[in-house]
Amino acid sequence: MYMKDYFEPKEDFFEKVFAVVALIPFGRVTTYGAIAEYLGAKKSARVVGYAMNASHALPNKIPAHRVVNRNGLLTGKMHFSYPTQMEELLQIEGIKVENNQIIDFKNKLWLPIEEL
DNA sequence: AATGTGACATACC
DNA sequence: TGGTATGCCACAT
Repeated sequence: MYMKDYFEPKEDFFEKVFAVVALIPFGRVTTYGAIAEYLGAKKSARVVGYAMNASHALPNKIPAHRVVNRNGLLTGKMHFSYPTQMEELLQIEGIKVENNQIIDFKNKLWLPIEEL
């Protein structure tokens, strides 16, 4: 390992985020903060959202709809091709949404830091 | 190189 | 309780 890596733990942070998101199981969801924490950058939750934004331009798409904020709120719905798409994708997976809020969020939550 | 930008999270009224 | 303020930092420009 180069010293550079030691002092600069980031390196393709987006790529790491994409990799984790790709592992979220069907019918489960996780949060921006959980992903950031798993990557050892607990304070970079915002950047995870920023990465999701960029994920739409990705050639190989990832399940960005399975990432919500820590309250189970669909804060990113505006960034899909149309506003209700995120909710629709979740409903397809058996996740109920009401007023942008995931029902039974606690039981749908999947934490990479615990399950990987 | 410097500055601006949030799909967040927390802390404090 | 809800609403504002504030710290945060990888990336874009």
